[in-house]
Amino acid sequence: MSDSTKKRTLDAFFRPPPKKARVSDNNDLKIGDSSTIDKDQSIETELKSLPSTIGRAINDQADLDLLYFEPYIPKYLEREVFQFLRKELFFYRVEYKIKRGGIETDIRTPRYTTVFGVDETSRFDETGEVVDASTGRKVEKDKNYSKYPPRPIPKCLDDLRSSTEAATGCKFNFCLVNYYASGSDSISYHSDDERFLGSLPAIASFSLGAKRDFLMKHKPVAPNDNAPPPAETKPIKLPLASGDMILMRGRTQANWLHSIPKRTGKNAEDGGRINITFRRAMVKGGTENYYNYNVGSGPVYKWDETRREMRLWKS
DNA sequence: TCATCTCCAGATGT
DNA sequence: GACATCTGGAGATG
Repeated sequence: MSDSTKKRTLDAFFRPPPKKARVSDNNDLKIGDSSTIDKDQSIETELKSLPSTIGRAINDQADLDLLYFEPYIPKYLEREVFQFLRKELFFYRVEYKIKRGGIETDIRTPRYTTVFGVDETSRFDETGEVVDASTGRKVEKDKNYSKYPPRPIPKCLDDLRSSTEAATGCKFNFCLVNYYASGSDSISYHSDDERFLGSLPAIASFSLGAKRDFLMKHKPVAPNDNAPPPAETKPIKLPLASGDMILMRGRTQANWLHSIPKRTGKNAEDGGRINITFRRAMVKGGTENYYNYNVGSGPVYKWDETRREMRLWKS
């Protein structure tokens, strides 16, 4: 492979390529046995025409409001986007120590993470500098931005963000990316109900790569003598496939928990899954929080195509 | 400064 | 193997 597209940057991914770089001489862009159409031209066109299906509402339980696109990114594009993102993004694996019964244990957060974006009080100017959203003046030395300078959302992810805004009517300024390398990577039950997202936050969650189960259950409800007992709710299991998108909105985050549980046995080595979430942080504290917990100060990892695993990145 | 709450990975139980 | 529940240190909160 010696063509120019091999050197394409993350930002250039969905940009129209030079006219002469065609799929027929570009191994990177060949996808299985798909048709002979010019992928380079169609990628941008297709991205603008996403989603490829209409969303199905799942709102038949208390406090639950989901919109499920199966898929959002079409079959012929999904693999290519997965491989491209895994290859190009730098990932982090947040590490910390805890003491258990007096014994210090190293915890490696069981997934690779990264994050882009800045909260609603700021934006990026043309050069990528953080400026005040209303005055346009450069934001300097804010404690919330000093530890981890906010980074603009890369072009291809930002195009997906725009598409998602158009499809959902929601606004997003943050993009979190997780990579679950195998069935032993996971995330425990939690809600994305951080205060800095405001009340009733909408979060769009994309799946690429391996199919993984997405579990949801209602938060426990404290008994209340003055109120009638809450309606029964039943847990949900969605086997999220590559290209799928699930929008969680309304009272969902305030009342439901979700997780990606570990998987063993024949499902353990699944080839890896990328999760992209778009959110909207309202205040500067949200920016600091997201960079702190998704970038951190630990080592940097990058996908090694030869070894087919994440490797420590040495600059 | 202290008490309480929340978070979440890992251990344990079914 | 799947998954619910328990545990407990750390950081946030008031």
